[in-house]
Amino acid sequence: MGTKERRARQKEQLRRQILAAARELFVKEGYENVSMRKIADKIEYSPTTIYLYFKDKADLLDSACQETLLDLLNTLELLNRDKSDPVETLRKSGKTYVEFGLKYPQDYKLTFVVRPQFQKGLGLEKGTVGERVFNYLRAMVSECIRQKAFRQVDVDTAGQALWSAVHGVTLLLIDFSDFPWTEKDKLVDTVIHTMIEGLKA
Amino acid sequence: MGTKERRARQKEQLRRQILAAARELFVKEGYENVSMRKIADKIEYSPTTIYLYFKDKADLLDSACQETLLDLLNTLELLNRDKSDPVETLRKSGKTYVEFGLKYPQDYKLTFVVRPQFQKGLGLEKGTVGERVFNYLRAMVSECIRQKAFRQVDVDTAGQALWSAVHGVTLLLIDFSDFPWTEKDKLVDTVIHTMIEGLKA
DNA sequence: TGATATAATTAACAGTGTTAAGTTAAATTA
DNA sequence: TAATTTAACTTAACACTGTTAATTATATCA
Repeated sequence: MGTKERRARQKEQLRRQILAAARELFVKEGYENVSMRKIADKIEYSPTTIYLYFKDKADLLDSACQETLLDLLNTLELLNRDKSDPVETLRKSGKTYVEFGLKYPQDYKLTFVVRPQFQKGLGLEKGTVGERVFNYLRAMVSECIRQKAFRQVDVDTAGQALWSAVHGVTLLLIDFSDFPWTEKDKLVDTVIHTMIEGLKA
Repeated sequence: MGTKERRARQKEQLRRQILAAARELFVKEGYENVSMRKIADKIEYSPTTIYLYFKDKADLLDSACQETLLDLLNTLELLNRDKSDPVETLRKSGKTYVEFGLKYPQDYKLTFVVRPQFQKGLGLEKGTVGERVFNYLRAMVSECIRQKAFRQVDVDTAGQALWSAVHGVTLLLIDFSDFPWTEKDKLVDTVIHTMIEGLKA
């Protein structure tokens, strides 16, 4: 009597199908320029069907961003195995963070720029993936201080400052891709290196 | 026979009135949540009248943003009078930059996030206000190096790195306004201070 | 088969930016 | 002053938007 399970599976499959179509369109055309009707066209369902699987358009965006964040978190956590040199791990993490953003620029902007604009209050509260990413960063900073590699600074403040810097350089490189930057890698390395040196002093 | 001049003056006055109303609404309610009809209501004209003075809604926001960018530039250049302590001037400029972004978040995001996405190549090219802001930053960094307050770093790279940092913290504070930041001023000061210290070392 | 629950659709609402056509008021000319 | 031209503004409409309520189709169970 697995009919119930089968139906649940089919429901789940359609949900993923909708989400995949939405993400693809969001990334390609931008959140504002994608209508529910366009998504519906793509999956060959009526627009209102989407509402049986997602609360509204923002919820759709939210779900797509959650996926992106999980990807980022997995990528980052692969680096954190070795705790012997926390400063070097922090540097590598920063580099990885930026490169993730540059590899999936549209996804990055959706998650860290577009979503907070449309879904105030979501993304970093307790239990979310965003919070886990931030906790990961804070743990690293904490380890740097514990090992006296950094001076005695407030962990939260330092973590948020570091995040600001990598977030900033990521967005500038994405948004002003044709600006005559000194050189992409040099700029990214300088941002990370300068922040780390500043926390040592 | 100054009737032509008077009419031109009246036209200019209405243009400013529209722009003022639009800016006020954009800042208060957010660009997406302001309709042409709302702006028209505010100035007690029909919605279509706006199109006699501005190409479209984006042009309206664009004009508003240009104004505020000029404001920023003026504010910044007032700080640059005293060249005796370039590091302190740089710190103050960074602070002013961030506070400007937080005061006009919609304008800031349009200029530095939204516009480059839809109009590649605009915003920082020759002659724009954006370029002048960036040149201002580079001149300060140059002065810091010349006076041996900073170590011998590439001026462009250092300037762009500094910009990244202030840009990042500005956007994070705008976009995640309800995130439990350690404390707004402390965070901003830490970002700027850390970058400056990192450039000294 | 017929009843029931679930899935998907149609029609509609109130809103959006924007355009073309029409109207009113003012300035210019005869 | 009266007719005509010109500028300023409005009305009506189009093709969209996100979203809801009511309705139809479909699949499962007795």
